Amino acid sequence: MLTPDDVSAMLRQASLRVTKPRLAVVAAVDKLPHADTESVIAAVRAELPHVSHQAVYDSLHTLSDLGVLRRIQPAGSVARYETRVGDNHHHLVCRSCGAVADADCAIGETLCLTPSNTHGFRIDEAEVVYWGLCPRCADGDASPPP
Amino acid sequence: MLTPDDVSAMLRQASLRVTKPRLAVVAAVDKLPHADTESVIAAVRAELPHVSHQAVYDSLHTLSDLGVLRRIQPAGSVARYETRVGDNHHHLVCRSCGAVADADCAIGETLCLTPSNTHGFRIDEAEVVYWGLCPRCADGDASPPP
DNA sequence: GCGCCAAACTTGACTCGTTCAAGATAGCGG
DNA sequence: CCGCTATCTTGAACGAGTCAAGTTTGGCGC
Repeated sequence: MLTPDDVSAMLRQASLRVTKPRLAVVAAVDKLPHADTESVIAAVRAELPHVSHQAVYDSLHTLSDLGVLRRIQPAGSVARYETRVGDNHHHLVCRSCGAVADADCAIGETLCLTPSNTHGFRIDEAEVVYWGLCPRCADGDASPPP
Repeated sequence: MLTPDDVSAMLRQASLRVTKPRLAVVAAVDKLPHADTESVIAAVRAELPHVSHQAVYDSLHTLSDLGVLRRIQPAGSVARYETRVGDNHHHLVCRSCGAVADADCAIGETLCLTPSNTHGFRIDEAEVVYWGLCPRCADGDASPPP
């Protein structure tokens, strides 16, 4: 759970300005985990009707770089954002409707970060995506995304 | 290693036609692992100068669906393709230049497929992306992609 | 071999998430 | 409270990928 004060402190510490659009973006993502940019824009405009899409895009980038938000983008999906950061959790993605759910790491953080052959890469993160069908799509097998 | 005969047999078995563009696309991806669509188009046109981009897009889709090719798409990257399929290997991706390398699974296929909480999802694949810096970008730290 | 016909291809326009650019606005240090 | 500049608004542009209409061609039956 992120309070506006937490976010303000992090922004200030990085010499970034504390603006209404930025706080509203964090609040929106916190309320709608895994939301895409369009949903974030809509949620932000519920509070601040005149915010431009560009301000939201910019805020999402800035906050992701800062580490306040995490950006995920499964193949074939638009960018999605969440406030759960730094806890090594992964994602379940539905092949049919694109729904995303959280999954805690089955193994250990260290093991996850150790492939058998690194080819000289300096690895800093292991991202896992579990592909499958969400409960709804697995049941009534024909639910194409609207 | 995939021969044109192997591919032809797979296509025929699926009641799909064996066409020059399709064979050329497989050959191109086999020669250029992790190539993006643009590179595949260029490689195919070295053999068949008049192939349209649409034919390549369509062939890549068809062959991926068939299981001849595998499509990967790390966040922030365009689609890339490879002929190594069905061997549960994963990928190292460079944050700086976007280079992709293969990494064999550190653990076991089964373990990889078992998150601690599935939220009711019916999982069929676990995809792992190791993010970091490739040897070149880790050395001379300033190599922005051109 | 010959001809049929649907799958596959060519051509060219189009979508839409995201980025770029120029000028207006508003945090925040002094 | 003032001024500087990061940030925001506005609006155009970009590009990977898709859609659609019409033409070509692989593979089957004869």
